[in-house]
Amino acid sequence: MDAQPMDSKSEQTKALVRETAMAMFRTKGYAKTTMRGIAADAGVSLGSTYYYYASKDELVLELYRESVTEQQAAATLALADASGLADRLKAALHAGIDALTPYHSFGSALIGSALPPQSPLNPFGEPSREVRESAVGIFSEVVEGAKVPAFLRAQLPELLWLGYMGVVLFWVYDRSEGQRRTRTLIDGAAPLIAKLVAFSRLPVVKPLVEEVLALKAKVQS
Amino acid sequence: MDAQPMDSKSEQTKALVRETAMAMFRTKGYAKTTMRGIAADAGVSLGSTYYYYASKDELVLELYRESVTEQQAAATLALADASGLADRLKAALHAGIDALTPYHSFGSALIGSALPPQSPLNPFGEPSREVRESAVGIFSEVVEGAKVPAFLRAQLPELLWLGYMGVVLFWVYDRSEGQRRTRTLIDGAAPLIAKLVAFSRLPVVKPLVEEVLALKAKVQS
DNA sequence: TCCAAAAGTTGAACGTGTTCAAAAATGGTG
DNA sequence: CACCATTTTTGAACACGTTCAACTTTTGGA
Repeated sequence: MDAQPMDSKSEQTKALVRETAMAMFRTKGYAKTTMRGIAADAGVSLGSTYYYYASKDELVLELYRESVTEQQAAATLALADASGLADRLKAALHAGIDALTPYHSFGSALIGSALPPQSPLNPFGEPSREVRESAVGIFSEVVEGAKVPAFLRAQLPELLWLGYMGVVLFWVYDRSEGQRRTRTLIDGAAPLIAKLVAFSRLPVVKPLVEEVLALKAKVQS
Repeated sequence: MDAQPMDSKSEQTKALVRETAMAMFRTKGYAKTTMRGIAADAGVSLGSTYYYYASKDELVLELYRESVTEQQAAATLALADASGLADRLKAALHAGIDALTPYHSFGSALIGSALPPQSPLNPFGEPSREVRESAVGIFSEVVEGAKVPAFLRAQLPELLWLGYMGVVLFWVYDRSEGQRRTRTLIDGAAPLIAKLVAFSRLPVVKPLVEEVLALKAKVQS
């Protein structure tokens, strides 16, 4: 009689496993969260957790999804009152890192699972395409509100996302308190990139940028 | 009565384990090479392999070392008859990827072990400092034989090495036949970087490059 | 030559992620 | 209700990397 589609029993169990795992990941980190631990905490058998999630990594992918959603929300919010490419880029990058911060302790372990090409977590792979496209979408928002030469406009969001991936990699390695160095990097790199974009119309720079775009297209095929 | 310093028995065993492991890594890949397999093939017990190598990763580090040595040799050779920054850079990068090629099949799995910050394989970490410094040395060679503005000269090798790490990351993901796309990237990026270096004296570009250098210094501390 | 300390060797044992055949619960059909 | 196919659940079992206490061999000085 519910208007809402009632979760089937099995969907409830799946959600229970997922939430238990998320909580455990957040409190104990990646390595100390074991499949047996998740099963025990969720009150189901080890086999059942594997019935719903084929691997530990697939559970981490859920965490990844959640974090990207948070990143998007935070970035959209921050973009509302930021104008100019430098500031907008800075806002988006800081928002992204903000959303990631709770996971820094086990981001280290995570990256081992996230980077192998065939991993479902691999940011460049097929399984995470949807998530990746939303992430690129954030940088489309960044670009939309800023002055960007036309010949660069279409490609820029993807390039910025790639740069963001670099920032995330840096962040994972960043052992300074509160990841201060990553913040420094963002604050320094954002205006630099903005300047580069602004200069990209100038006669000396434009051919260079065009070559970069051509190379990007060529390398992708 | 040997003039050569005779290997002690234990050094021989260590070498035996190492060579067995290297062969096994090369033929079966990372994942299918097990510590038990190495021990069996080498004719020693499982415990003994752990007496000489504290972990599987430490054995992979040996492979890493070997490959860097090969890279250096190949690069030095290739640099002998290459002049101009673009060509020299191209030569060094291709030589590096050449040396890496036999490992592409399990480079994928490798990266999972290599990137976590605390891993001995992490290219930015302390355990691999020596190896890293030789690698940066290759790019010092590249720079020495080319015309580079003075204000950039000291920092450039490290920046190029960083770029090379990016190329390696790209190569790991590169699923095209014979990693064609990586070769395309090298051929396209090398002249671009050379141009950028050449232009770095010009009034518009110089402040940008100087800012990049300043940011690099700031971020590293 | 002897013996204690050091170096080297061993295989059982632990905890892990993952697999799987079998058992149990569920849902629809006659 | 009775029957059967499908979905869900279970825990034992596997292979793995790693640890460790016990054992054996080598070393070097008295």
